[in-house]
Amino acid sequence: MSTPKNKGVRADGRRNRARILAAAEGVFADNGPSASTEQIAVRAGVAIGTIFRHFPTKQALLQAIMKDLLRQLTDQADALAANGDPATALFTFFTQTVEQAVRKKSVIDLLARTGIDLQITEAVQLLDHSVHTLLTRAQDVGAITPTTRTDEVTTLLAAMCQATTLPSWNPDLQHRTLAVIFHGLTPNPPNPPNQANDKQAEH
Amino acid sequence: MSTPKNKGVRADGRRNRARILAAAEGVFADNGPSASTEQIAVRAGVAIGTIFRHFPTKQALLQAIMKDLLRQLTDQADALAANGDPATALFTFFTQTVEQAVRKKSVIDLLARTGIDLQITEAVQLLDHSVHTLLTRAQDVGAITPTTRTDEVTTLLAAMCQATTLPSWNPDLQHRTLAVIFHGLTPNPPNPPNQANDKQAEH
Amino acid sequence: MSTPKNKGVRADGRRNRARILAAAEGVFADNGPSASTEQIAVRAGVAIGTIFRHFPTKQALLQAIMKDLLRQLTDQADALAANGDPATALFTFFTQTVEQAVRKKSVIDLLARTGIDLQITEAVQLLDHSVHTLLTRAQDVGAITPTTRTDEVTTLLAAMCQATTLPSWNPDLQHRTLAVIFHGLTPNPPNPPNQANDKQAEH
Amino acid sequence: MSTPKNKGVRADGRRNRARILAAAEGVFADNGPSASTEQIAVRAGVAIGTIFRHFPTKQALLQAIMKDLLRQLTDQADALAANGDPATALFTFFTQTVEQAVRKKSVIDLLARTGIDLQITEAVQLLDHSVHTLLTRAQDVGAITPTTRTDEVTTLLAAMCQATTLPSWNPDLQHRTLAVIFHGLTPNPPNPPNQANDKQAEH
DNA sequence: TATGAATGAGAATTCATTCAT
DNA sequence: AATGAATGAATTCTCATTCAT
Repeated sequence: MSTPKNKGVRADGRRNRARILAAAEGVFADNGPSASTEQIAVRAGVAIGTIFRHFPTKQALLQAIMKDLLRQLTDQADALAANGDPATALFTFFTQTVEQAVRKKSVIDLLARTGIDLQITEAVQLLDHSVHTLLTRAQDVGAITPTTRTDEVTTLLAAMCQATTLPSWNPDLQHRTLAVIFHGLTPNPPNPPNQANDKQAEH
Repeated sequence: MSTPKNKGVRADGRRNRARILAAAEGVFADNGPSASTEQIAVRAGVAIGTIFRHFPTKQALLQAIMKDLLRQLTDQADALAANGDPATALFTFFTQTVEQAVRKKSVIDLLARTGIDLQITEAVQLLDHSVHTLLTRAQDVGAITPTTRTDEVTTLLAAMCQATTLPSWNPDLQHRTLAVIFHGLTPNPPNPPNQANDKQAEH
Repeated sequence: MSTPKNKGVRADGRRNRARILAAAEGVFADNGPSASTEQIAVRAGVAIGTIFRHFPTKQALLQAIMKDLLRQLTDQADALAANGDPATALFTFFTQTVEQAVRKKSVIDLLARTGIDLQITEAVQLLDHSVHTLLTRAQDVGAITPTTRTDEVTTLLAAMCQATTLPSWNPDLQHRTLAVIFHGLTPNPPNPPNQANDKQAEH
Repeated sequence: MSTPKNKGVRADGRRNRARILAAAEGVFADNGPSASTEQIAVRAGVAIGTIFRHFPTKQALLQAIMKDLLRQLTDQADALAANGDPATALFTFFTQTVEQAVRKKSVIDLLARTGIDLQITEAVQLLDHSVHTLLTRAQDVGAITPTTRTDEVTTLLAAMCQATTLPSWNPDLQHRTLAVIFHGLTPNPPNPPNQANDKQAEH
């Protein structure tokens, strides 16, 4: 009765936590990572104290957002690993993620800049693991150069997500730059032309 | 009177301007883009008022740094266009620039995040133009896919510069990711397919 | 209904009140008088709301602690008045109290700093009364200068309790400073002159 | 010309520093050590930023005040050591200091509570040294018990300064409690009895 | 022109207190 | 009665910018 371990009243607590996270994501996306906590409070429709009750530090809030985001990406990667065509799943994931980055701009932007030392190692590792799976499968079917390593993929992914914030960024440019990267990941004599040639050569 | 193009007492005036720019670059590189103007003043060995005399706004200072940086890059690109091997000059420029980004981290970092709306269109266009030259020449000798457009190259370049700030970044990773990109820019049957073609040609 | 003097469901109500008081004393002792109510709640194992139910204001909580403390001291004084040697009881009480102050530091500390205007006049008067008894008895047996008044004693006592918080405070220093005070309270030719007289008498 | 080492403009700077210190002393005396920096700014007639320019931390401000105060006391002690009657100088200093404490209340109050870890060791040692001189001289002329040590004196002094903040404090009480302490510091059979005894003993 | 002190709006964070559950 | 989430005023501190010297 006096030990504070009940889980009843937390219904609204958890609801607010979510609202705050959503608001924060939005505000950071709009105004960059230096947006004030006050703005977030306003957008979330709560008092500023409420934010600090849930996330005792701005850091903590940032961390939470990043973890959330990473988890989402991980889920998507896993879904593609489970259902998608191994040959294209990684590229789909890549495209999908960049697409979302456009919407979350500086949030994803933060993702990269762990210079602010958000401790999210675990969440990053989980994502890495899922990407690794996608990569391996693609390599198994010959869709991606076998020597490619996971960190190359995630780095290129992060890079393109950040590029999303460039003023010149647009869907067409996105399509063309991703094409370059995808080509860069594809084995040298891709397939079609060579096969034809090879067949002929075999005779 | 305040534009640095007229003559007069500005012997040390211009010297100060340069010192401030250098100091600012250094401070931003060391302490991130949120470094205070005061710190810059200290590093430059001038009073804070002097900084604001030269750059009426922090924005203006940022702009100046970026223009400076872009001009340097442009110069390097031009040098390579003049002296380098057309087939490799663009890749050399690419590598070179990323290499520098590693050292200037948060400066380059700012470059991308033009969310701070630095009006540097002109300097960017000059760089674009120089890159365009490098690209065209490489395409002329068949070193780069002919359909590649300049904005793809600059975007990929900016992306990789930003990736430089990732905590996992290291020379090896840099080498491998750039290799992917370079491969992505290279025409499909780079060499080996030629053998097949040659065989056919032999008939 | 809210005064803790009626009967009813307050079995655990009163228990909580005590727990809170104890916790508060401890927290203040450990973290200084600026400790937050939240900390007290944690240490007491109750929710913060419960604290405010029992003590509608932080002031009220402080008051309660002080009254508690004063009552304890009063009890001890009374015990010494009942059982102790009149000649030494006051000094014993003095020493005892200072000793406790060392342990309760910032609590006693608050005691003095009634700048926070705790209205505890009554409890203070009760203590004064008990001290007065001790003093009178000591004076009756010639152990303390007859002109000494109660407020001198309590003031010196309070002063020494506060001194307890000095960084240089230690048992040896405590012993020596109290010795000075005790000497100060002792009638002028306490013994030595007598010895001289005695010696003469012996001849 | 560009090195910031001139000392010209600092006229107003130093003036403000003094104003701030004075204001802070006053505000703390009135409102206790938890008074806000803003209040101090108002009383000093400067913007709050100015305070933080001079004292980068509230701690620093507190420290400065304490050092100032300690220096004043040290000066007074030294003056008395130079000019005063050795037999009474220490008591005069004691009284004088307590007298001032009445006016500076919680400032002196802070003095004691170095719990807030103001690093003022040096200033404290200087004062200790001066008090030591006063004490030694008094002991040399037999005005104070020879076994008394300096730390006893300074501790009793600090204790009485703090007692100054008690609500019951008043000039009469001050006089009487100090009398107790002075008596406590005085050799047992002050003088007259000893002479008699000594003479007899000489025989 | 350079200096550096002053300004003051804004940011993060804390905490006593209230109130819905 | 107890719980603990929400509130929001207050506080410390920062920093771009202004201005007297």
